[in-house]
Amino acid sequence: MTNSIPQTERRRDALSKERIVEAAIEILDSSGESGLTFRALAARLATGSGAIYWHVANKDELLAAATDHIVARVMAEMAKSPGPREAVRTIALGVFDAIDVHPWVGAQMQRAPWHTSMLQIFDSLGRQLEALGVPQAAQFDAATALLSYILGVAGQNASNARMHGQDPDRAGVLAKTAAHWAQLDAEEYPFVTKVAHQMNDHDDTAQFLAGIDLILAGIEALR
Amino acid sequence: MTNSIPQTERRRDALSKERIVEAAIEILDSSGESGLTFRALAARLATGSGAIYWHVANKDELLAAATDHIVARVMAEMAKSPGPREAVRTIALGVFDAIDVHPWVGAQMQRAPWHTSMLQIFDSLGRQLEALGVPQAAQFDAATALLSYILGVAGQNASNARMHGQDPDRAGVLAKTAAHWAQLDAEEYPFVTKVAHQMNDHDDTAQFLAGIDLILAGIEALR
DNA sequence: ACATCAATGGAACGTCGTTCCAATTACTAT
DNA sequence: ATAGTAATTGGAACGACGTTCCATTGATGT
Repeated sequence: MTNSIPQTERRRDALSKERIVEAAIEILDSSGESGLTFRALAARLATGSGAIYWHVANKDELLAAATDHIVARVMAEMAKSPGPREAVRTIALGVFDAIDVHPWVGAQMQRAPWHTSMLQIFDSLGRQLEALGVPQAAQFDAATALLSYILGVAGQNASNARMHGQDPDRAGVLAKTAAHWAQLDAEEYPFVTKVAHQMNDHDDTAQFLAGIDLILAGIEALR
Repeated sequence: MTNSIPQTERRRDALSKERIVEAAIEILDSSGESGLTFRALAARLATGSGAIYWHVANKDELLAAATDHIVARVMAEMAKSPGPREAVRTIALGVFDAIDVHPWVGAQMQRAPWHTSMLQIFDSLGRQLEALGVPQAAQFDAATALLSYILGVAGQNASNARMHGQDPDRAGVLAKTAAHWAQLDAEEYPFVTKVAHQMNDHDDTAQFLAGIDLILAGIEALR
């Protein structure tokens, strides 16, 4: 009943949770969330779905493991930053970039916000707040605000990817959205129509960091 | 082929998109997102799934319509607030409360972030930024940051509801989470273990508003 | 009265996550 | 070595889902 790895390998290409997770990530990256099915996974691994279930409890655990895999890599590559403010930006940017490459991670983060990989990010963010001079009582709220914002952007990226597949024409989609906004009734949507043009020449990453900076500015005002 | 409402009703309890959406909301509120199936909906409306599809294109449209229904009510009930700062808090709180009552709305907001109902919220937020004295160039980023934060919290509430059903013991869940955090390795999670106790006696709404205030403070620093 | 067509309800299809189980392969004790 | 036990495999089968299909109903306009 134990799930330990045997001393000698059963076959050269023996199944293992690691191999399954890697195959799952490949499918998720190439075919999106809807492409990951146990049938597709079994086909890629040249096995049956029953064999996969011996190593993985269910699809939720598989998605969680895949997310852990990506997040762990991101957090490991995180170089030490000079100051706490830069560190927060680096962490946030690392997560953002990872979600940019693997949009399904954003959806999964939303689905299990307090899972291990999220706790690591949460803790990393929180550690910097002390260094930033944030009062003890406010650190929890500040860290939660940062994480919620990151999760919000993550979810939006995921849903963008879900709708538009793998980016045939990112600028085109933006232009179409901007055009749609501009056509709206200016009485009903005065703000949206006004900022529609900004949707065209906007940089996702810069906009994300602008939000982080906004929250950081608010946090620093607490000091 | 047209979907217009006939002059005379076919039956007293004739189907209509409105009646279908209302039934869907009842199911979503009582049984959660996973409870809403076309079979359950057909049973509640005493009809077949084919009849429903004559009024509604697919499940996505049904969920979008249900979300619109809730959001429209929230935005309509929004009383005029004295100042722009209070107005932003009121809008955010209105959305938060709605998601608290209908957690599935949070998940749907994430799924279709640029749908009509989201645009309404986005526009309402943006309108207040002008009054707050935010520079034109920064209004787009500021409004997006607020919306992303709200969507982030919305998604988390939705996933909490998905995991813990309809609140048998909210305080108990919080206490269990706090206990779990406290037990983590303090070397690996210094921040989480430190703030674990704050998870116990924390108020969701207050924490949400604290995040809004943080972003508002950052926005006001732009002035 | 009849023809037309919006509207209905339920059977049927294909796909999914998951479970089940007979068959196979590796390990252990003798 | 060899038998016996346990780990591991692969694929069939199950139930539920979203969706499509279609024969039937009933109101409307002529």
